[in-house]
Amino acid sequence: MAAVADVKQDKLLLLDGNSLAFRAFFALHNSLDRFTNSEGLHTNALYTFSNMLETILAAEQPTHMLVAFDAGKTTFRTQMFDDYKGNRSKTPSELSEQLPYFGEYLDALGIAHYQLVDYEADDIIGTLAKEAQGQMPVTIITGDRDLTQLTTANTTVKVTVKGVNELETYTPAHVQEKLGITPKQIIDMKGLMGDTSDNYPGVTKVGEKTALKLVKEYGSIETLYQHVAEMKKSKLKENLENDHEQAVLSKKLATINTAAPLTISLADIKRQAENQEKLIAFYEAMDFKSKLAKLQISKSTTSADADAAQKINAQELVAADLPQILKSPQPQAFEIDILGDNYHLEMPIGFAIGAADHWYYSQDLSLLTTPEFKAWLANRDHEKYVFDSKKTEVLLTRLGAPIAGMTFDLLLVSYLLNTFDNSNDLGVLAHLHGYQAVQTDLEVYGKGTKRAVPMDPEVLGHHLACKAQAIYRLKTPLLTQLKDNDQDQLYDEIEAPLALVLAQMELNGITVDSQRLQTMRLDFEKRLNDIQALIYEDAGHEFNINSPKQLGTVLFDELKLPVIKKNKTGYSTSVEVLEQLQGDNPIIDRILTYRQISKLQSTYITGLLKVIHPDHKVHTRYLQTLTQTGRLSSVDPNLQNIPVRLPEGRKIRQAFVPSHPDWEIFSSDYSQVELRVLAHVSGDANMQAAFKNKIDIHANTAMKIFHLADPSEVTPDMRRQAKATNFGIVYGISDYGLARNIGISRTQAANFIAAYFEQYPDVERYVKDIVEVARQQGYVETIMHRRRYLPDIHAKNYNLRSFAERTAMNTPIQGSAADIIKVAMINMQQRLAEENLQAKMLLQVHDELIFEAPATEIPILEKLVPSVMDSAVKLDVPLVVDSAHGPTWYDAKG
DNA sequence: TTCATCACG
DNA sequence: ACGTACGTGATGAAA
Repeated sequence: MAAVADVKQDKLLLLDGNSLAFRAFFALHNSLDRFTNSEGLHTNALYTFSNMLETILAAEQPTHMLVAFDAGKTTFRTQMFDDYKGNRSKTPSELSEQLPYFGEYLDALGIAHYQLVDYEADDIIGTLAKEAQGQMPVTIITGDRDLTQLTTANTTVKVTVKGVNELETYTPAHVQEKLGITPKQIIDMKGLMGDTSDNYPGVTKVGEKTALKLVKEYGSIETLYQHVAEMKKSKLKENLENDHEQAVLSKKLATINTAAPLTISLADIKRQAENQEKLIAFYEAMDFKSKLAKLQISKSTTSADADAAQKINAQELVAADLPQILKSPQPQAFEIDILGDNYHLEMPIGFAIGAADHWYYSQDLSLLTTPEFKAWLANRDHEKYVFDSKKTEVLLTRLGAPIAGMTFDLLLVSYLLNTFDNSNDLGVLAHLHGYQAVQTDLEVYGKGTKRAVPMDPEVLGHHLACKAQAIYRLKTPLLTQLKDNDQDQLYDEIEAPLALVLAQMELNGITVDSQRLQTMRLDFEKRLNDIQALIYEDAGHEFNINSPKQLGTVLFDELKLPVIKKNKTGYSTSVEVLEQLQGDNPIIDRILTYRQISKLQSTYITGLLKVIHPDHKVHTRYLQTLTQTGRLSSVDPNLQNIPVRLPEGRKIRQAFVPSHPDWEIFSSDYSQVELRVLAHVSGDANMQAAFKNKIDIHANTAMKIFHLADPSEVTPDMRRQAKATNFGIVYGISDYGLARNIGISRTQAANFIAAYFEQYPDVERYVKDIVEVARQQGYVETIMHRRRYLPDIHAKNYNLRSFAERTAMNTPIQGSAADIIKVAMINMQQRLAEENLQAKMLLQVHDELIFEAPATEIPILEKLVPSVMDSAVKLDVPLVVDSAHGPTWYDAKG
């Protein structure tokens, strides 16, 4: 079985078992209850660990491998220091009950695991990594940053960052770049700063910042103490002197022992072959159905075996079957697939239909346009259960066989239940809901350049049939959950009807004047050439201005401009940085202009020209099940980020025109909808009064935070800063963030916020309460009961937790605003039909709706659209809508 | 594929 | 002592 090792370069992979098991456990801490086997054993850590391991093995392909575990609570470190790891809370019983099974699992995979009395996993890893130096490259994977001290030219340490999916790779260079010290010096740093999680003290009042400074200056703790007497008198010096012993002890504790008395060596940890039987037994014992299924699928080499595993009663649909199937009054599941994402361009590759346990599939699209199938599709009394009603609607409309009566959409329901699992792959979602009898599209069609329709029509047919069956079988359980969550109205009255409205908007598209774009393209091309020549002159040579790397070299190495900010690949050359360099050198202004034009040219001129259809229109796709807040997003092309703020870019909008002569573009937008939602949900009387009395909300805020007595004292700049503060509140403010955004000191920002909360006390109460709500129930809700789960609200990691807290504040606001405009869109479409108007709703840009209409209908829209929008929902404050119109989108902006 | 950058609300 | 605004998508460069 050593054959594998012979053909491949040797490579050692060392895993920190305890640390990864902890990570794995807490990654799915929230769904603890969903992961238990038939005997009540929790399996979440095992499951996540298994997923991690699969990813890691695929990526690393080691020839030698070991997973190291801690042996017990006492080690040589606890002998040195009683309280080592003394404040660690007890391992949760739900995790410790899983630990014994890790070994069993690794055995089945043919991977070595090891623990050693009196030593920690770190020491085992350190010792083996040392043994491997000069023999083979080593990769260490852990959740514990302390192991980065083992980094060498031969040893890479990868540390889990976000949850378990992302790894940060530490090489000596990366350590140097991040901390400014060598890997070996990490123990000196730890010695000085101590470690709260391992509970050793370090030197009083010395944290990471100070520790790093000292290590950079002196090199090591030992040298530092040789020179401590020479330091000038300070609190720091005093603390260093007092805590000398502690520092030395802490350094010892932080040092990984690379000479542990192991009873194994490299030769013992070659990877062995998987033991399929053991693996199956393990998956069965743990109830890992999806992993079992995958094993079966990967085992079966012929399609016949795969079909047998799927156990579905499916057959190819022939015309003669149609009357029999379509006459049934029972609801049918209907699934139609394309290979890619763009259902406006691609043709379907096949479809499936059926109910209960009779399934039919076909690649013959002409069946769909037979009179009987068309009649069945168009009849809303024949209920259809689908996955992605918008896609289905667009595809069938394009085929000339419009569909009605889609009463269940698995994709939409799944998204409403949990925005986090927002895959568009039916198989993935079905698995998440515990339904295994269907493969993912990725598995059947492949990905990237290998993506293709399966050669065997039966394989495709069965996959389609399995998908239809999954839709059918998941309907009842998911609708029950929806009802339990009090989200059935959100689905029935908002998302389901909205999908059809969006389908019409997408199908309609918006006309683009490509002549206009071509003219702009030539103009931009000339200007880019001119500026480019000047920039080359300034730099003294040619280079790629679009390359941040090359640009950084020119500005900071060659022209010696001051470095303002760095990022992980080198110098930052972002707008913020360049603006601070303005005046230093004429090249800066030229680069800023070049950047601006080149952005417009690539993304909005050539980018847009590429996606114009033969009907002279662009047909975006609105993603209805993507965002975490309930907003839509727009792709292919994105029509929600067409330039508007700068005059130059704004002209792009002149290319968006009506599809008929004598028509106009009409646009209406909500004024400050998010702040109004905040006034509503917080119940703040002052903020509500401002909106009810039509007071300029930003000026109102300015008066308070600048302590002014009269509105006339508010300067435009004060208003600008107040506006930023209002936004800050909506985003889940911090003084630092506000300070950075409007360029004031952090203390001043803190004062603004304090004054803000004084003026709007119930807003302060709201932000506090909503975070508490998130902690208590694990999710937050919008006014229409849209949910966002926030598992990180309990995270130990400050960053993750803070982020969750900010989103807890922001999501109900942004999400409720999204709810409101969605209701408005549904009502709007309805009213346009009722009033027999030719006007078409074309676009939604979060708080605005864009239409095209005959010029004669503009006066009607000017009344109708705002009235529909401002009455979409009833809030405690009025909703205000502004409108504008003109011959192009550019002109339809107030 | 990932990163940096920049367009929008 | 931490490291910070919320939500998106497209592009070109570089790996």
